[in-house]
Amino acid sequence: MSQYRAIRGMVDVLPDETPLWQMLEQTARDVLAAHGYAEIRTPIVESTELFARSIGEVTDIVEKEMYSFPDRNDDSLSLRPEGTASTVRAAVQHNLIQSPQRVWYMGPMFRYERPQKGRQRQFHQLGVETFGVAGPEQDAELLLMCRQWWTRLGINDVLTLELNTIGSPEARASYKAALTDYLRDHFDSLDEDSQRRLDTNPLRILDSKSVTTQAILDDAPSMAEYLDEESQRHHERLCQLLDMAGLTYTSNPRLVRGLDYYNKTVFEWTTDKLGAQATVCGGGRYDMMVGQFGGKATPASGFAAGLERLVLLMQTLNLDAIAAPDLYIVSSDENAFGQAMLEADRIRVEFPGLGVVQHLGGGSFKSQFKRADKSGAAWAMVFGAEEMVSGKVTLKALRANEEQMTLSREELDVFLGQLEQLTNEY
RNA sequence: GUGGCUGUAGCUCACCAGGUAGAGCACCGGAUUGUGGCUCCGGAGGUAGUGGGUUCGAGACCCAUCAGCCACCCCA
Repeated sequence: MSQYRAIRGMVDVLPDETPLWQMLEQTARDVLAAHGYAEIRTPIVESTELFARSIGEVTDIVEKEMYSFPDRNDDSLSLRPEGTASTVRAAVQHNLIQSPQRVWYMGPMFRYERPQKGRQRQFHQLGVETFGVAGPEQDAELLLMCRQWWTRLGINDVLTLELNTIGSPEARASYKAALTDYLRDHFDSLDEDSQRRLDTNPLRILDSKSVTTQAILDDAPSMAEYLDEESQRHHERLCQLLDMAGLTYTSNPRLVRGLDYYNKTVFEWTTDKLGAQATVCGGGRYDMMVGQFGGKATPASGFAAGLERLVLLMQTLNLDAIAAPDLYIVSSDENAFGQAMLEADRIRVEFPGLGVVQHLGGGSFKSQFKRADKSGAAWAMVFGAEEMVSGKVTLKALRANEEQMTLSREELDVFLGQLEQLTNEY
């Protein structure tokens, strides 16, 4: 047991797992690039007020989950609990919003919560934010893009899209009042958490897990009755676009997102394979936020995906990625090692697509070959006494059942060229 | 923040009215000395999460603490 451990809720991603992470991230970058989205990088620390204003003063995130601290000026700073606020701040600060923008970011977020499966205190999100398009076609594009990512990752089949609209701020306010009135009449029958939320965030009661509370909700006024006409049209058009694209979704009128800034479209991608933390990606529209941040009123829409949860999901589906070199070079003595090093160096220049690992630390051929096998390399390349004399090199297939061969340098280059082409076909 | 379960070698686990620890896998080495994967043999590795307490004696019992897991809560 080592003297130091990682801070609670903050985990090390070990070399075994990083290939899967890199695959996940690279796939995301590919999909985003294919849709014309550009990366934005913002600081991990912002003023506490920025998050409080955007996420909502009475949300759990702001009330008790932020890593906040005074800096040396006594200004209150916080580690970002999510990425939208920072992105909007940057977009306003640098005037990115004068024309439509499509941006994404990927990185760590921090929330002081009790850790459990799929929930950590430092976790990673891929966030996507778009500015300047008010219509539902922007929401549809985001959702289609998600689906492409899921498909490339091989997890599309185990994800469900839940969709709802929460209307305009005004519609929501009057609905909130109606719901609160109704629930107040049933106050004593509500579960404890919901009683508390009645004052703080009544809409959150809608997705309470309490059975009795849900029963009470069955007769509660519904959001749909209070929806403004524009939100309704927006929602209908979005559904139409999704239908057209063959993107199936579940309408969930009780889906309410936990952050205060949403309006109209809200959605979550969920899975039943991850236990209680079922949401893998969530987002929606937040048309008021840019204006609140002092920018010109600009519609906006986006989502955030939890990378740990996606990794977990892929692992439970036995989807994996491995990083193995193409060539593992072994050598018999100091002289051969030197030659091998130069050759490895040359190969990496001339065949940059190949992964070349040279054995370090000496040892018998036997132990070197063991290493070669464990590295997962496709081929072992041998520099021994014989090769030193002949000027050739020996190649042994470690995965395929092929006979070992000894090649001249010219033959070697032809071979490596073919190997490089083969590995690039993936 | 609340509740339940758990904490023994790198990993998965076992033993034991309480008498100072074992297995499998992994790791290292070897099986007539230039070749891995299979098999066989050998080896290294643990102050039993940490700190107290009960006891002649505790990994086993009690308390605290830390961490993990599961659920609530919350959300990605």
